[in-house]
Amino acid sequence: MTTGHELPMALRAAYLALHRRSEAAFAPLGVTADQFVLLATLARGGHALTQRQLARRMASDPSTVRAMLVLLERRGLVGRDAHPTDARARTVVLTAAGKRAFARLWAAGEPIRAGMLAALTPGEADALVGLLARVAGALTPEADRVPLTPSEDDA
Amino acid sequence: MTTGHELPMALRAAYLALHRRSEAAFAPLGVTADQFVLLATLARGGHALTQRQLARRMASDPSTVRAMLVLLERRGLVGRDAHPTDARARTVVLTAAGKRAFARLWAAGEPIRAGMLAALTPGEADALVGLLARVAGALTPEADRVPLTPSEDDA
DNA sequence: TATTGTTATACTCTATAACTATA
DNA sequence: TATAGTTATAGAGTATAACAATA
Repeated sequence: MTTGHELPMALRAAYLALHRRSEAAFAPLGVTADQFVLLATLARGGHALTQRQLARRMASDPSTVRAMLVLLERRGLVGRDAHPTDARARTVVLTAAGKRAFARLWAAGEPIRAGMLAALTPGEADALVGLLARVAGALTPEADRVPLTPSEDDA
Repeated sequence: MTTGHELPMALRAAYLALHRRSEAAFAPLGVTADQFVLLATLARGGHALTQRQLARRMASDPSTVRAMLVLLERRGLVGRDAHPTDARARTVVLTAAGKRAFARLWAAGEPIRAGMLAALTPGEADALVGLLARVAGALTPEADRVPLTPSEDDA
């Protein structure tokens, strides 16, 4: 009876629910769910990232990322500096205001993360992350895959 | 070490991969991934649905669904008729052309569904659907939950 | 009064293609 | 030649609020 349609639909339903809750949680702070992901990627990147690296890690498009960066830069949350060795590239960093905003956003998102985990045992949460990664891998063309080790960023 | 961030990010990555592959698969047929979901909801609904019922089942907004319906109606894939008993409502149905288009779309999506299932054992696929449903339930406000039994559609 | 759907409106994300500058 | 980023452009989904018609 399972035609294979259930899995994509369940995935879609879960993601959309997450996305909507996130939009609602971050809206009072003037940030969208996708902008939060960008800021989080930057915050956890450690060092400054180029726009291309950022796009890869977010599984997004350089042109899309640029549009988002323009909005975030206008609000003073990110800055774009010249790359130290590559004059073509620009490095993206969180500003001081961006770091403060991200701290508030992280707190605002805590109930969502907690709510998701509360619906699962720790073992189930791990299993779910693993299964999702397998599915994502099966759906992602080799070339677009996000490297697990930062050293492969430029591939 | 798990702050709870991994799960939302894994969910996002898997959904985005699915969405992109779907867009690419359906684009030659002139339909977006979300439009496919609308058509699939209609195709599996059996009887005609009102726009509100459709929006609920797609976990979407009536206003959003209307915008999509306008596009699909212009292409002749769906029709909107007067509701038999409620003069306010309109029932949405697949036209003959819509049914033919959906058959082609379903075939075009087959490799995607198969690819997802191939990455999992049957037991894992079932488990994944179940876990996703639990997570979606935890993230969805009671009022917005999609009824499992069609009889509750008007709640 | 509440509900179905429409309209107007606005914003974000998405992505392609052509372009400049640099590697 | 290939790559990083910009620009122009377009489309799609999202959602809110005000509104008309009907229940």
